[in-house]
Amino acid sequence: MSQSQGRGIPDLAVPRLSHYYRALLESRETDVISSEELSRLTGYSAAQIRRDLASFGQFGTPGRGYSVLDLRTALLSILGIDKDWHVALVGAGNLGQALLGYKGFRDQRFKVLYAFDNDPQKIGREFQGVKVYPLSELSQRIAQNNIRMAILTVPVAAAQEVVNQLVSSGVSAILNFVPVRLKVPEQITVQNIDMAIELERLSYRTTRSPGSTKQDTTKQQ
Amino acid sequence: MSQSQGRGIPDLAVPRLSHYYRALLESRETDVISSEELSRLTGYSAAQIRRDLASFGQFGTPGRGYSVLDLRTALLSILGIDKDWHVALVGAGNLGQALLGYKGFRDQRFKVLYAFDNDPQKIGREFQGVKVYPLSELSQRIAQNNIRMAILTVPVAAAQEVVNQLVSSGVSAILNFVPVRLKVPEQITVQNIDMAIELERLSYRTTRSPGSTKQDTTKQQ
DNA sequence: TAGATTGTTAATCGATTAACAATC
DNA sequence: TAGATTGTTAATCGATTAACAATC
Repeated sequence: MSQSQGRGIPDLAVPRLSHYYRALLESRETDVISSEELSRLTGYSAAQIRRDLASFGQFGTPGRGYSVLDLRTALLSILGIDKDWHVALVGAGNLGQALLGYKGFRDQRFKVLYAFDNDPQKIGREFQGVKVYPLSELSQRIAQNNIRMAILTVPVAAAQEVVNQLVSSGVSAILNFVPVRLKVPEQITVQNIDMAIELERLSYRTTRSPGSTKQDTTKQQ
Repeated sequence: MSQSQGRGIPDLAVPRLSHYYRALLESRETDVISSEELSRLTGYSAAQIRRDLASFGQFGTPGRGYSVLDLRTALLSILGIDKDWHVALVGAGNLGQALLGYKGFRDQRFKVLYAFDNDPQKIGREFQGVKVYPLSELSQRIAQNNIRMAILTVPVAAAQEVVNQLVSSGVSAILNFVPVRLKVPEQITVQNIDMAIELERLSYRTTRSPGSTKQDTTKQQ
C-alpha cells in the first residue's frame, strides 16, 4: 500500500513532472527558464519544482536556470514518453470508443493498436481507425505486438478476468476506468480513474466548506 | 495551494470515504461491521478507517463495531450524495456523449439535465436521453434549474470561456476533463481528470522501477 | 466479568517549504 | 565582480500508523 518509489521520489511528484513538461512545450526551446518562471506557468512553487527536478539529476545551471530544450528532453525520458507505447483497449463501449479518439492520447506516443470486445456487433468494426477484435484473440495479439499497456473499459463483472488475461499476456501497466479494485501481481502497475468518485469529491467539497475550497493539487492542480 | 480542508480532515480522505461507502453497499444493512472487516473489504488499514470516520463524528460502538445501515447513512450525508445533484454537461463530443451514458453517474444521484454544444449537428439531438442545447442557452437553463455542478468536455481553446459562463450562472463544482488549468474564483471547486497524465504516470512507473510498483493509493487505492 | 473494538493520543513517517551556500 | 538562480540541507508541516485507555 506504499505510494512512494523508494529513493525519495514521491509518486506524487510524477504528475507534476507532466505539468512541467507541458509548460515547457509552450516555451521557446532556445530559451532558458528559471524555476520561478516555471512556477508562474504551472502554479507549483519554485522550491518544489527545483526539488522535484533535482531528485532526478542536475538539469539546471546555477545563476542561469534550465535550458528549455534540455529539460524537455530530460522529462520525456524520465516519464518514459520518449518512445512509442503500444496500447490495447479492452471494452469498446461508449467510453472505450470515446477514448479511442481522445486527442490527449493521440498527440502523444501512446499508440492504441487494437480494441477488444465480445459484442459481435462491434467485432470487426473500426472506431477512430482502431479495429475491434474478439477477446479470444487478446493474448495472442498482445504478445505478438509488444503491447505493455492497456486501457480497461469493460463492465465491472468482466474486469478481473480480463485483467488476468492481460497480465498473463505480458501487459504491465493498466489504466483502469472500472470502479473495482483489481488484483494484480506486485510488479504490475494500475492507475485507476474513477469518475463517480471524482464527482463525489466535488459533492463533498460543495456540501461542506461554504467558502474555502481550491482546485485540487493532486492531479492537475 | 492548500489541499486540506481546515479542521484536520484531509482532502485525501474523501475518496476513501467513497470506497468505504461502496463496500458498505455490499454488506447487509442489518449487520454490524468492524474497522477490521472494512479494512479487508477496502484495502485501507483499520487504523485509518477508524481515524477517518472519527473525524466526522462518532459512528461506532466500542466493542461492537459500526452499524452498516447507520454508517451508510452517515457517509451519504457526509459526501453530500443523499440528495439529487443537477448537473450540466458542456461539450457533447465523443467523450461527452460517453459520459452521458456512464453508469457510474446514473446509478447515483447525479442527474445530468442538459448537454450543451455549439455544433449545429448536435443541437437538438438527444444522447442517452439527454438533449443538447446551444451554448447561448447555458446561463438561462443553468440558473433556472438549480444546476450547481458541471462536467466539462470541451476543446482546450473553449474551456476557460465556458467556465466563466458556468461560474457566473451559479455553478460551483466542475469536473474538468480538459487538460488545462482553469481559473476560477476561490469558492468554486474544480476536480481535474487528466487522462493523458494518468497514462504518463503509468509510463513513468513502468519505465523505472523494474520491480516495485503497487496500485495507486490516491484515488482508488 | 471477559472479550472485542472503538475513539483518541502519541510516535512515526513522508512531503513540502524556507533558507542559503555553491556556482555560473 | 555583482547578480541571479540552482541544488541541497534543515525546519516545518501534515498525514498515517501504532498503541491503548475507554467503553460496550
